[in-house]
Amino acid sequence: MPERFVQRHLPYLLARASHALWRGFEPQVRAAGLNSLEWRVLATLSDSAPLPVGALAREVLAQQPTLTKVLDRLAAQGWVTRKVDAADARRAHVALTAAGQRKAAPLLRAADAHQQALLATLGLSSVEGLREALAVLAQLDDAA
Amino acid sequence: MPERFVQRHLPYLLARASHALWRGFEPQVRAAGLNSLEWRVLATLSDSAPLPVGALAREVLAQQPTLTKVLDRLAAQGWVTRKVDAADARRAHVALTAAGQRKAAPLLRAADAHQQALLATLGLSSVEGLREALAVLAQLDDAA
DNA sequence: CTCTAATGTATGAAAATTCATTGATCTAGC
DNA sequence: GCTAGATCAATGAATTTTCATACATTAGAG
Repeated sequence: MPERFVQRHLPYLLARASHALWRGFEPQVRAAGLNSLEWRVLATLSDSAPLPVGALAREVLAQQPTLTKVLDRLAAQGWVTRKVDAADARRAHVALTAAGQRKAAPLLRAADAHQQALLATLGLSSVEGLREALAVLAQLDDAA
Repeated sequence: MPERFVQRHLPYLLARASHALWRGFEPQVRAAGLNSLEWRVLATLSDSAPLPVGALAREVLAQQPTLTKVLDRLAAQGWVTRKVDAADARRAHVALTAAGQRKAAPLLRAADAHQQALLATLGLSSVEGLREALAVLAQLDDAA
């Protein structure tokens, strides 16, 4: 066990790893003129049914007012639309437009390529273990 | 393999897990009047030799100008100090003050307790595998 | 030495995020 | 039906972060 706190503390290691992976992919996202949250929104909606703002916020790890403003920007670019729920006028379901799909598509392919490289680095077997552990950890949030 | 992108994409899973762990610990940090970056700075310096601003920025996953401003705030509270390097006047080594150590101490204990709970959730064996995988991933950043 | 390039940190304006709150709509109890 | 409380998203001011650049110092070439 490493002695320094930041090296033995699991949440810190996770944050570090997550940050490292992001840094590896960030250039491609930035080149598309997006920041990390905008990218997560497009990626999430790319293969999802339309989501209400609050649910989408949880999916993309953002707070609701933050997401509202990101959606304003993405809508201004014509990449997402809000559609008021027919049965509940408080809810606004967010979906990708066709232009949004086109915007996301090459990044999604690049992300898959990025992941392939990671799998190669880690070794396929250890990846499945990792995936499982991460799923357990991620669910800690749903519980709360 | 899950079908949805956000569920099969490793970087997204990692971000999700990291976020979930943070949410579990965040209340304690907020109660101490700190945000995530300020907490990482205190935690990092708590058992480290004084670090130049740039190196510390990399440690805490922040950009240098961001860290400079966080350090201004922490210094205003009397929790950190900057000491100009004797041999290179461009470098400013940052260290925790005694007050900073006192500020960090209870949070560090809480963080260890938090980690203990995680280990119990995951099972000790799978944690070691996780730790290893995360170390590999984190190093992808150093390389670049 | 001296000049040029490189390095480390700070700064200022712009952009994004956060916090607290508002406005609108729905639900449940009466 | 009607009202009190709950839920969902938007808003505005304040804080924080980012981007680009400036400033100061050091390293290296000639």
